[in-house]
Amino acid sequence: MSRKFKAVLGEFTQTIEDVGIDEAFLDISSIEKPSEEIAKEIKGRIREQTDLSCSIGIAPNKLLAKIASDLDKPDGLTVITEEDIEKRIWPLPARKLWGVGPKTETYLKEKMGIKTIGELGALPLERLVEEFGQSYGGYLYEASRGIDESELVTHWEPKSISQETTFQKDLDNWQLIAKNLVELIQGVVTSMKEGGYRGRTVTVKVRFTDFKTYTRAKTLDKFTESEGEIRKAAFDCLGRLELKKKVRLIGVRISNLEKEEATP
DNA sequence: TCTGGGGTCCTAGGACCC
DNA sequence: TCTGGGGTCCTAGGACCC
Repeated sequence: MSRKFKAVLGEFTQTIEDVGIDEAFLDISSIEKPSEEIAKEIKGRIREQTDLSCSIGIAPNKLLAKIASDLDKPDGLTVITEEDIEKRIWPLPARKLWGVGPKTETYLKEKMGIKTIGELGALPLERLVEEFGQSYGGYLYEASRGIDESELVTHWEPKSISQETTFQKDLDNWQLIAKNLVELIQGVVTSMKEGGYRGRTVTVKVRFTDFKTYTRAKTLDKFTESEGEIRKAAFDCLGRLELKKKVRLIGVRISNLEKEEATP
């Protein structure tokens, strides 16, 4: 989220969940004013400060607020209550649910004959768990009913730090691939140091010209921020991939992060 | 979006330990 | 030597989000 955007939202509440560059959840439940009035003020302030319009959804939870914000773009303001779920949420395509992407949409349609959120919600929990597993099946069961008890996440630490690059022209020159990998590692190490993180698992990702993507990972015994150690692990990973086809993308990720204790 | 980059979470299988 | 169950860690891939 940009600093300007953050500053404007901060005028209204401190309970803000940052969702990427241009989206956020605000908990305004403790503000006395009517929600719609607050939303109008937010829209006004954003326009003043950034000259941009925005769409706002107001609902009892994040799931519904997200859908609501999407219903009247651009420059919309949509309120959804529990009572609206049947009439306004159930007729929507299942794809509108957060977490339902193109793959699941196609599967629902072609394998199960399900197109709308309502049709999804008509399925028993057991069926969804059978099809999608405990975790995602359970999620779909609740989400299709508009149930979402999740809290706003106002602070979080990264789980991984990565960089990747797609070549303008697919490469088969190992030297050039290696050179790019070294540069990506330098970038990742810089970000790690800026954030005060050390990591233990190094993953190298390679996408070939046919778009097939492979990863190789190596977990070290100790947390490290050493560019040399990370480079060694990364090249070990790269060595385990057969570079027979032209390479379209290369990337490196450090995960298993640990925050360095602030030393005064 | 004939397909960019930085992330998260989940699953499944294998290794290893008790 | 074989048997068994459960837990944890690691790896690889995939779906999804903005």
